[in-house]
Amino acid sequence: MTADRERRLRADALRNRGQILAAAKKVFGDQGPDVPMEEIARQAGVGTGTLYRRFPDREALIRAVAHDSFAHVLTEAQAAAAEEPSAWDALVRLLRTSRELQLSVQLAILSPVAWSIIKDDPEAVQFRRELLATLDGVVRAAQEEGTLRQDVGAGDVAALLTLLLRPMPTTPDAPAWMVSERAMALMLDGLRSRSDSPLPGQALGVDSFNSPPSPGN
Amino acid sequence: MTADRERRLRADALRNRGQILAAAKKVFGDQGPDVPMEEIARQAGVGTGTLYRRFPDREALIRAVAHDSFAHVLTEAQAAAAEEPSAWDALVRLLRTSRELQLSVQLAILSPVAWSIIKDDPEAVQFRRELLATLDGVVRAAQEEGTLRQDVGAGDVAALLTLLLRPMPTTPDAPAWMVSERAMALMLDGLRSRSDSPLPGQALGVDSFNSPPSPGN
Amino acid sequence: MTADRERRLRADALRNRGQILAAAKKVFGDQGPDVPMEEIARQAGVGTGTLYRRFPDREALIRAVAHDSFAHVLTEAQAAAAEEPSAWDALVRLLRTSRELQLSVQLAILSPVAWSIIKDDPEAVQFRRELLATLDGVVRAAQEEGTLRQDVGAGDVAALLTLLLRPMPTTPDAPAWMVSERAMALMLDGLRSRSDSPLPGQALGVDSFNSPPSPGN
Amino acid sequence: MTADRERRLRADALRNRGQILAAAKKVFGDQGPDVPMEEIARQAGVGTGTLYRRFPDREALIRAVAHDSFAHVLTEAQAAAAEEPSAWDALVRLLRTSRELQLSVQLAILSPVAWSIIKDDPEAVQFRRELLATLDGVVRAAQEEGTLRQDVGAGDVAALLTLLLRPMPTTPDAPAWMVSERAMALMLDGLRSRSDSPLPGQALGVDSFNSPPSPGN
DNA sequence: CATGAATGAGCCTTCATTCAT
DNA sequence: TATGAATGAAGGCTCATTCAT
Repeated sequence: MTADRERRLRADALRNRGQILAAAKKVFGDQGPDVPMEEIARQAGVGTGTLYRRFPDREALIRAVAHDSFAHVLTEAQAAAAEEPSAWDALVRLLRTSRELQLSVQLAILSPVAWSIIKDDPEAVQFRRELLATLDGVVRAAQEEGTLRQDVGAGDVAALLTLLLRPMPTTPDAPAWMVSERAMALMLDGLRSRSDSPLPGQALGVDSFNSPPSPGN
Repeated sequence: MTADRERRLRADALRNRGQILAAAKKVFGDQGPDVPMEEIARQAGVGTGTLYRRFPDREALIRAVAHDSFAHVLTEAQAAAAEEPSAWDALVRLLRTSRELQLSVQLAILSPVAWSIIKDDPEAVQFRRELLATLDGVVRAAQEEGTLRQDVGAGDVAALLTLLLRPMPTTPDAPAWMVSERAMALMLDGLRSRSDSPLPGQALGVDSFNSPPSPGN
Repeated sequence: MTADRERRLRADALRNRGQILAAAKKVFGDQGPDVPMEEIARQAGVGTGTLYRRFPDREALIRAVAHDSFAHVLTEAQAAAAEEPSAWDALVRLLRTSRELQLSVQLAILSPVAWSIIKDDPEAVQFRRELLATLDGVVRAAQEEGTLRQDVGAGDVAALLTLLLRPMPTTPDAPAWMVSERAMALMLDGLRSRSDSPLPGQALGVDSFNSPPSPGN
Repeated sequence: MTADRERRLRADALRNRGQILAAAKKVFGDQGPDVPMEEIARQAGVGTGTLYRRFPDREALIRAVAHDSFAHVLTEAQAAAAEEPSAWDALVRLLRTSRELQLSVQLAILSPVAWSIIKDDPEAVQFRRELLATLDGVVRAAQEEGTLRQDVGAGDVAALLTLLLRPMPTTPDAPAWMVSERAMALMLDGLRSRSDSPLPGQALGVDSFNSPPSPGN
């Protein structure tokens, strides 16, 4: 009970926490990770004090948003690996999923500020490790079933995935989702095993990818 | 004498302007577009007063950096179209060029802040128009020469180009340039005309792309 | 039963009040009168709500701490006057007592903040009046018995007492108590009646001292 | 010249610095070291930005105020030692001087906050060392000339000096200066060599006093 | 004209106090 | 009633921009 108490937040506190996270995800996505904390608090419908009680400072909030998004991505990736009939289908779903998670992940990954906050976070590192492991499984399976070209590795796929996580050009004629849907299809065509133009260098494996995107380098 | 003086001053002023632009490009790239103006002034070796004499405010500076980078891209694109033996080669060079311009362009394009400043700028709009026109020429030519698949348009290529402009994961094993070199090769394989899996939707043409990347949407 | 209940609650409340006062005394002494209320509540082992139920605001708490300390001083002073064999001994004990009360009183008296809160408090004024009366009795008696020089008054003694209430330099070689013990001895030597160097001005009597120490003046 | 430039502030900047120091001295003395920085800036007639340009944070300002006050005390002490006809006169002047410096020094010494900032400051440590050396010279000389009792040391005198640096009770009848003038006279009488009541413990020498007042202990 | 000092608005964060549980 | 969550005003500090030197 005491233990519970330490962990469990009061009902309203929990609701607030959720609202804050949601607001932060949206606002970071819209305006970058430098938005005034007050803006986030307002959108969450709480006072700044509440925000700070829940997340001691901006970094903590950014970290929390990142964890949340990462967890979604990982869950989806594992579901894709488990549920799809073929490894190739799993790969497709994985890429598409990541595209759908765009908005929640993009800024946590893109901004140098956000990145420098996340990069040494143990949970984030762990997340990356697990995601790459899942990806590696799918990649090898797809290569065994003959659908994925042999000269790519989990690292290559992760790189493409990273690209798809980012914001896409929007136009009246072609909404963002269509643009990236097509870009994804092009990439998948490039990944198909019947391609006969070898890639430069070596396949990028899991290990070659364990340190993550470093903008500003 | 008066003429000399004016010329000398202009030379000074011009040198200052160049140093400031270079410093801004570097610093924006390293730390995002929110860096203190003083930091830029310091790296440029001038006082803040001088910086503000040359660029009335932060927006003006960001706009100038963007113009500068855009001009490079356009020049390169036109050179590629003119100089390469085949349209496909031009396309390859174009994509590779954009990758090389990554560092100078990325943040101006990625940050919501920077983007909201640039998006309605007439010169930037004009740049985009011209770049798309060049791209469109290369795309059509490549399709005529049979190297580029028929179901893509300049807009699709622009989307890929945009992706390649962004920062790439770096790792000890696989430096950023290798990662994006491979990603590019995959994309090119996807673009090759012998692909037989049709893309979803319609080819994205020049017009479907005239309003530019909108992060945070 | 109702009576029992009330009594039990009162007992609880009283215990809480005591814990809070003790914690406040300690924390004010350690960290000054600006410590967060929450810190005091924590050290008292209660919630902030309880603290505020007992003491409506910070001022009330400071006032309560001051009253408590003052009451101790007064009690001790009256005991000294009543119990010591000679007036001089009473004086000595009085000064020494005040030294012992140092830690609990010092900050309430020294900080401009605390002082401005206490200075117009009727109970504090009353305390001062009574203490000076006691002091005056001792001073006159000591002068009559020939041990205290004639040219001092209760006000002068009060001033010395005030000085001894304050924190003293500590060193490894000479702990605070030794330093102030010696300072006190020096002062007592100065107060002895056999001194032949007249003090400047007039003896400071009870009345000349009715408005209290004003730091920051 | 370049060296000069690094050191020398522009005329107005220097004036501002002085005004800020003066204002801080006054305001710290009046309201303690927690006054809003803005209050200090206002009294100095500058903007907060200017204050922060000159003193990077509150600590720096407190340190600067302390150094300034300390330097005055030391200068005065050395002048007293050099100029007065007898060592006893030097001692008297020293104590009186310190009383006059009360307002500027008191809070830097009394507040736990201020003290914790100053205590490890090398310049402050050095100041203390020099002041004690000066004091020690005067004490020994006075003992040799037979005016100062033998059983005291520089440490004892420093303790008295410290007491006199603190705020004194003020009353309409007896202004602060009179109260402390009389207290000082009493102390001096206690220090006179003809006293025949030995002090407890050993004389406090220079070394026993090298770590300074520690309030809240 | 270049410089860097001054300004003050704005954002981050803390904490006294109130109030729901 | 005790608790601790929520609030928002207040103060620290930074930095874009202006202006004196």
